[in-house]
Amino acid sequence: MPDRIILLVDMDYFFVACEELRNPAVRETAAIVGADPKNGEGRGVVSTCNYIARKRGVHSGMPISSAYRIMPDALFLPVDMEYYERKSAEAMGIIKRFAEKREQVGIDEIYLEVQVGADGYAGAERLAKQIKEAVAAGAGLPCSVGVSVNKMVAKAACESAKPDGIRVVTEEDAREFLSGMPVGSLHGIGKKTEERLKRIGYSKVGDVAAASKMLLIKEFGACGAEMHDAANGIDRSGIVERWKAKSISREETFIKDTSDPDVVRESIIRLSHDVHCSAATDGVAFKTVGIKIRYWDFSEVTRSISLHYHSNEEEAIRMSALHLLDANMSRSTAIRKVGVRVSNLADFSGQKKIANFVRVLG
DNA sequence: TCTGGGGTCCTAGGACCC
DNA sequence: TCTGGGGTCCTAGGACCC
Repeated sequence: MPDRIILLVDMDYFFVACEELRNPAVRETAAIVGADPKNGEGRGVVSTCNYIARKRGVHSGMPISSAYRIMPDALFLPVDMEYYERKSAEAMGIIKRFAEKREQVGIDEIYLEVQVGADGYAGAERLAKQIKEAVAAGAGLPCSVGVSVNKMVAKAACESAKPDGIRVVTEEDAREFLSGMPVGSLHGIGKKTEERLKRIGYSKVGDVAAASKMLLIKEFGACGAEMHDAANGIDRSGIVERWKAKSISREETFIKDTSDPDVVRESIIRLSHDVHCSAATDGVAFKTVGIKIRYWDFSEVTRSISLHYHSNEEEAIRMSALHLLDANMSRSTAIRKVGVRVSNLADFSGQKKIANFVRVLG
């Protein structure tokens, strides 16, 4: 019996659940939160949809135009991030009262590490019930909870509990629990890796668990070792309580692909401004400025440049980003999206202005 | 089917310094 | 004239996650 147990609390269909709160009619119909479908011409994707839409094959990440083709009559709602962030803060505030060690991941997930007494998993399961009830009563939102020895298994347990459920997987049961799942359901194994694993004959988590660790390391490097551990229910990563951003970025997809330098430059200037606002709010200075260009065919380039010193000035972002754009934009290739990012961040905690800190490109 | 936005981590080569 | 090893930083790209 472990002395510590991990709970993963994951909000169910979070964005749509928030929309239901302010408009109960949403509950009765197929609802999709995401980009504007524009009668099937819209760019962008589905952020979240409710279970009525999921039954018809709509899912997160699906092109909004495809969702529209499947269900033109569904209720399409725009993403109202500020509202969801408020609801998230409410729910997370309630959940955090149940444990001292916790790690929030994104807007709708949080890991808790709890000390349990002699009643072990039974105690953790009772706690999970209390959490669900408190979140439902206090924030009006449904969630699911996975309970296990580590984050990775708790995550898989939570997935299998959805929606509105609790699933406990003990240390002894972890391997068995995971073994029948497709390899792609392991955290960290995406489409590409799943394909590669399939090609060498591993399609179930159990296949990877039984494979030679050396072979996986040879094939996938450091990921191979992690993959083998994960498949065997082992995850040594702990709860990371205080999390600091390592980069800040903003991106914009154009309504129509463009090769007009003015349009692209204006966008870069706007994005530079937004990135600067965000950095200023967080009280961080940056040393590296980068841009991303996605062309019409989805090919992408990233370019970055490091300043000699950390800076907190908008001008440093704008000048660097425009410089990188000018050096890399070809007038003949249509651009779909551009982005601006700062990284190599350092705290400057707001007390002093970083004057004379910058000297950007001549 | 036709693909958003905001992040993280890993790899790998090259520059540069001691 | 030929040839070390280690450490750190920079840059670019890829995979992945929510």
